Amino acid sequence: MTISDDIAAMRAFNRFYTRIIGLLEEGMHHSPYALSEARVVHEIGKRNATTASELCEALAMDRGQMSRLVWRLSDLGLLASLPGADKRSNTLALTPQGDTVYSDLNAASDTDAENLLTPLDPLGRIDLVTAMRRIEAILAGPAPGGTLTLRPPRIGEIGQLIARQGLLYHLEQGWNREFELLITRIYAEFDAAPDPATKALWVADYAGELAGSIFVLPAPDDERTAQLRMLYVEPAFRGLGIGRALVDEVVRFSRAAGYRRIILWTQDCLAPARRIYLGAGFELIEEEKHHSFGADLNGQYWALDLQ
Amino acid sequence: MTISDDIAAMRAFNRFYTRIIGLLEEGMHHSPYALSEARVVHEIGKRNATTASELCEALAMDRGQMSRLVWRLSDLGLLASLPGADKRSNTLALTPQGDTVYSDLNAASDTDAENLLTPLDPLGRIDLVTAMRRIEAILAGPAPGGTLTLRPPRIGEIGQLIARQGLLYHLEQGWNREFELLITRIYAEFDAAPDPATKALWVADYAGELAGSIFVLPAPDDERTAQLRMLYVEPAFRGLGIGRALVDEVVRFSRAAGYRRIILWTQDCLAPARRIYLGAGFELIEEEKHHSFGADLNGQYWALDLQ
DNA sequence: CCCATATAGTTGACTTTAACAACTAAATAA
DNA sequence: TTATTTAGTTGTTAAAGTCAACTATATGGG
Repeated sequence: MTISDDIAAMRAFNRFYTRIIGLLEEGMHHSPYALSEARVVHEIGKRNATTASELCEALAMDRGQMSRLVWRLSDLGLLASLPGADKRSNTLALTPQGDTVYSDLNAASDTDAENLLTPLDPLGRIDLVTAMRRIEAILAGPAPGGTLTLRPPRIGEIGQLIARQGLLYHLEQGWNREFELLITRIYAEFDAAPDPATKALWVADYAGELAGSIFVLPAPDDERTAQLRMLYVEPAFRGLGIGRALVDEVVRFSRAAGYRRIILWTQDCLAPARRIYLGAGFELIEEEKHHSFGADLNGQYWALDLQ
Repeated sequence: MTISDDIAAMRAFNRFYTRIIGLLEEGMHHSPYALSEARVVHEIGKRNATTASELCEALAMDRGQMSRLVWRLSDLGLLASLPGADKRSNTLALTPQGDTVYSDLNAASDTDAENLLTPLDPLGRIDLVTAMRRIEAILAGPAPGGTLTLRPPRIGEIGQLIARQGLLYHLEQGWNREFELLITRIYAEFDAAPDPATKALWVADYAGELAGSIFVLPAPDDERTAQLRMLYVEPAFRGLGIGRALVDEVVRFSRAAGYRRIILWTQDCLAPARRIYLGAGFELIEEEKHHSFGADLNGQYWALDLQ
């Protein structure tokens, strides 16, 4: 996949989706209001109260056009403009009548969207919505105010964790399929490990997107020692403290579960992870060169004593 | 996820992507041609030769408007209209000058798309393009003329197979996480199985989308017997003969690898799979009730003797 | 405090797009 | 043959979009 393939794919999608958006604006066309009027009513309704320039910004419209639209909608009785704190601008809000129109427009748009969704099977719907959210997340970047939740994995997410890390470390570190095989086995082992009270896996959910993961289980041959494994954070969600939150959660859980010590194995080429372990109080115990995943690596054992 | 959540997510994406499309039309705005003219030139260029009514259909434009656009572009020397076989219509094609304009417009659009893509990391680009193709595939349905390729898995795809089947059988059969755990182990075992000449895994690639999968490896305790496992076809790609193609490939491979017999285990609730096995000559050997994955199941052993 | 500059909104002039309807000519089906 | 469709043209009108000039207010240095 070169960048020009990506460009071609993106442009193909734009052409395709332009038509879909056309379909979804059908409902608006059947309302007694013009498309631009409907868009303005919708935007004000969504924001509750706003100003004309905010609308211009949000809808990418000309100021002059917006001015006339606001007047027309005021004449129709759909919106009221009160003088704002800033005397240059007016605060715009929908009248009760405007609220009704807003609801009607919403209902029409919902119907249009529903018409596209109903022919799909449940998996198709999930896939569609997931893909849409993914595109938004990628193009808009992670919303700064998003909520981070650490939660158990949902069905299908173990496979996703394997897929994402296999691909990620292949791209970032050049590791081959040997690594994907290894982690498939590691996740299978985790799931098969006996006592649910001494093991746990968390998925980092940032604003609804899978942003990272980690798990902990008893070390082989030593049930007083916990083993932290498979810490990873999606590139798009790095720098938000998600890795740190995951490690902290493991430490908290391990303490509560009665472990005396946490150990982990990592590679020295994974610098950001190392910084997180250091920050959480882990100490480097041992290093060992090895050849794995098609690369020459420097494996590191880290440990944290829990008092 | 109820349908109204899906509707809300879809409408949020539409609003979001409307703005992205706006950004991507920037380049066209900076050309000396109006947006509608540019779209017509682009469409003719893409199709090489066409008629006005085809353009109306493709671009969702009014016939009258199209008529005038064609005249204007002819006057500008960008396109030539030759009388077609049907004397009511003209065959429209770009002149050499029109071709130049077409290239320029394409270059401008490419630049716009590139500006959105370059800030992304490689994984983000892959994810974006994957998500876009997924949306197209879901909303447009599988292209009838798509090519089916059976190929080895790429990096990250084993995880995807686990994720997809875990989710799919949860939705279709109500199976719980026990099943996802089982298949994680099964794929790990496959990868760990020794001789690459006696085992193989195929991904069904339909028009670039992952549409299904299957694998075969030696049966435990009997190296003359092959075990067919994990046949699955994505719901969106069913009815295209993909399941049959996968099973046929396994039979072909098993014969060539010197196996005497192929066995498989399935559940009687998976009716479409059973029909494929029957069609390929498999015979039901044994049935056995069991409780697995949170459901009461009727397991079936099937076998095919290879002469 | 004043002043240069920026911002919010209005208005006029103009172009482009969009939507409808009436029309001609050729093709097609009964 | 005739009625009906289909392809395209032309006229008319409304709406949308673009540009620039203008007023009123806000803001950030000196």
